[in-house]
Amino acid sequence: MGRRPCCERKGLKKGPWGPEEDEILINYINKHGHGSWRSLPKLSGLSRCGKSCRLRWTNYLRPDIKRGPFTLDEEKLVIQLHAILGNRWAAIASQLPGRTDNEIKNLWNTHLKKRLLCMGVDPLTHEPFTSGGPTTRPRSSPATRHMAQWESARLEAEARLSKESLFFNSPPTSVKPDPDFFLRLWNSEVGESFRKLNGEAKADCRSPISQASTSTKCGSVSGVTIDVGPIAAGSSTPKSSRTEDPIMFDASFSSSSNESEDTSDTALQLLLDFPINNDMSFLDDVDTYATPPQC
DNA sequence: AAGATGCACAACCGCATTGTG
DNA sequence: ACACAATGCGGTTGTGCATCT
Repeated sequence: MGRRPCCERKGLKKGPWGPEEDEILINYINKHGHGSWRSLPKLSGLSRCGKSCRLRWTNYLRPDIKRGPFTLDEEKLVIQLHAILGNRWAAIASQLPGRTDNEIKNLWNTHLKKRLLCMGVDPLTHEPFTSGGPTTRPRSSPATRHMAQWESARLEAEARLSKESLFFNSPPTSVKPDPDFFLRLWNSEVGESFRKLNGEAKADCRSPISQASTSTKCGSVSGVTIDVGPIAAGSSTPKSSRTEDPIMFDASFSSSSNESEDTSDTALQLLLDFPINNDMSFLDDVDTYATPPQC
């Protein structure tokens, strides 16, 4: 199908939103709900395209958005989830209540990616660089090794699922490894235990970035509680109901999912194998790792 | 003081996916 | 089954501010 413009371009405003526009949008949505984004601008009197309105609302104006710097815990979670999910920002964001995919994407591109690079970790694969990699400073902490293990296991799981779905009953066209396998695992009881371990091990320090930008000392802000409870309970409200729902843990997964059993062993092993002290110390101790010139 | 540079983040663009008639 | 509309998503760009030279 051919490409369409998202909206009629004539006379539509672009660029940063002004406070008056924000107010109009908020008032309208509070009153009527957003309904059809495409018709919202006309109905509300805004000279914006619907897409722009949607973006402004979902990334900035929504009342449940948590503003302010990311906590250390959130950053850790983003890194861990990125190791599992890759650049699926929306899926990652669904695990961080109050954070938007855009925000997480920015965090990754401006901070976390660089930090991993500084550590000698490939931000794409989460594997330590080899001698021929972008840096000549391979550093294999338990955390990075574990990230690599996650990735390997994920690939292995995908491959196996693919094979198994072929083996069972699926026609070739429907063979599609479940990319959310690890996310479901993450949200499973096993994952919850894992997260608890993380939670116990954590200190309520803000991230080095946050500290740098706000001059706030460690401990000034208590650690955020990553509430993933509703996910397992099946009562989450993902911002997209149309895409795959990675955060809904399928109850059949832990007990009766044949096709997941083997891979879940591997994954379980990985979850349990994750350093108890949650060795992502590079996040806490950024000075230690920020020494290379390129950092 | 002024220009250069870097950084953070909001916003846009275009493709992908899903819904609907 | 198909075409089209609507929306979601990820990559990229633009802009404003802070810091450096």
